[in-house]
Amino acid sequence: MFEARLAQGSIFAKVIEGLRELVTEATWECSGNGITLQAMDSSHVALVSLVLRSDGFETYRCDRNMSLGISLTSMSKVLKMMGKDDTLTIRVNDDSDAIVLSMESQNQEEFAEYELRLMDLDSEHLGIPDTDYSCVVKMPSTKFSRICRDMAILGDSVTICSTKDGVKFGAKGDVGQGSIRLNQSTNVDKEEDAVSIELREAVALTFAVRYLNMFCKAAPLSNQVNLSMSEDTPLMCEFKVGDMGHIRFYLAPKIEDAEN
Amino acid sequence: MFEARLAQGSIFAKVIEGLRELVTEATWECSGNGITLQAMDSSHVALVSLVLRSDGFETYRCDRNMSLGISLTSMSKVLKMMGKDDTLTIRVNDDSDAIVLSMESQNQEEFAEYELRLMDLDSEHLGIPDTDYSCVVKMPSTKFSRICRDMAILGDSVTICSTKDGVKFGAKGDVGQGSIRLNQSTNVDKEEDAVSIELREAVALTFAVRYLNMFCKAAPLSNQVNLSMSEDTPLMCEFKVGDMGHIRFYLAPKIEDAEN
DNA sequence: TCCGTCGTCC
DNA sequence: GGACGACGGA
Repeated sequence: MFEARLAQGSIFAKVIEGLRELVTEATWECSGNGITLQAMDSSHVALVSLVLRSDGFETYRCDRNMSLGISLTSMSKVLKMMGKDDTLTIRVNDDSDAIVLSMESQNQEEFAEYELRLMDLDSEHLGIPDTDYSCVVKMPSTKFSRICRDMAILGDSVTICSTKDGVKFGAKGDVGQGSIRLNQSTNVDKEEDAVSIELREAVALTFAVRYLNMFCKAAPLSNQVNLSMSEDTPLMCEFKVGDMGHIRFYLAPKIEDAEN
Repeated sequence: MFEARLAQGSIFAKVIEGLRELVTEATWECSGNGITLQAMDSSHVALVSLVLRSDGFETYRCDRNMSLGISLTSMSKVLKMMGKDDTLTIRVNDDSDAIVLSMESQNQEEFAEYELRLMDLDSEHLGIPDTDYSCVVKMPSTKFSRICRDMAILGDSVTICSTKDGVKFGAKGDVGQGSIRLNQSTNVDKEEDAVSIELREAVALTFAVRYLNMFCKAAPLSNQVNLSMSEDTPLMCEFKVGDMGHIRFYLAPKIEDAEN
């Protein structure tokens, strides 16, 4: 039997919202340590890795390891029915082919329970090498979302150039070209507004902005996003999930064209 | 001549919004007692009955009984032009084939008048038996709306089970199955948030959720909805219209399939 | 509150 | 297959 209870069910809903555009169905790996998920998007371009540690749940019980094939599309629909401050319990009974999501309103007067059929998915476990990145940019996730949205208006690709003083996002296309530069924050009024750069080596990498915009669906999970980069290595775009884990998105850089 | 004046014209607009999806045109019966309307939806599945008593109007005059065939679609369009706090006057002159809607702004500085052609409709007067229901559930109309919308995501039908302690709405379909249970309120902080159940006999009835969602278009009329049910009897779903009348929707339960 | 997408009806 | 209306998201 598997049962995990989260007082703030909305966190889980945000996780699903953060994943579902990139990955419509995926296999969840449940063990005593927590829940993990790894998947590539349907065109096998981007990769996502989710970790939710068991100690982040209010209660957590996992008698044996389980692989659960789940439609994130359906799960998202069910989670939309959750009240704003509901407590969420996720349960899989032994020998059941369904996952049960229970939601309790804070005043205990409302109780909803939804059952989703589990799916048989070919689960590709993906080895993600631990990389020592040349550069890690930390910035407000809302700012990153806005920049990616804006760059998408200009073109399909965004080039991220990072030096020790700042980071520049640039795009060009039919409408024109443009770039936005953020300097590393000096006075950190609010931690969450800070832009900080850890840099061993300057980088300049180009990415398909469409995928970055999908990654940004996870932005409501965290005030800050971490962008870790090295030349010729996939970008890692990380959002923390409270203090219980993270979502990490990976995207290989485009090979630079002659004209860039 | 017929003339009825309503200081709060928005109430009348809400009545029309509450009806127009189910019934696009209908015959209004005007008499000295007030206005009534009865109609079935186009597929003859659901029935609606409207009562607006004459004493609920600011002024009311009806020299002789009249049957007015009206396009609710057109009337809705006209009422959308009404200002938020306008006073509405409905008038039918003798020997006229039109109904005139006059709207005055509160400051008397704006005055609009629209004329709608009356229609010749075969008016079926429907006998609605007075039923002594086994169970009456009273709940916030917003909550009922949300539940019906959610249940529609899961499937075409919703099963309502009511016992003396609470009421449960359930649905099943492709995405999965689910249910939501409301307990009878114990401490009534706000009257309008209360869930209360008068029960002589427990009921479990299944309805086409599509129609319930149409009924919910009338929810803005009232904070509370009354669901009156008996086995093998049409549901009555009632919204009060201020203290001047009500809209009552009727819907026959589905015959239970073997699998339920 | 307005715009875009999806579903239903003609 | 096209048009209209409803619903959900930005």
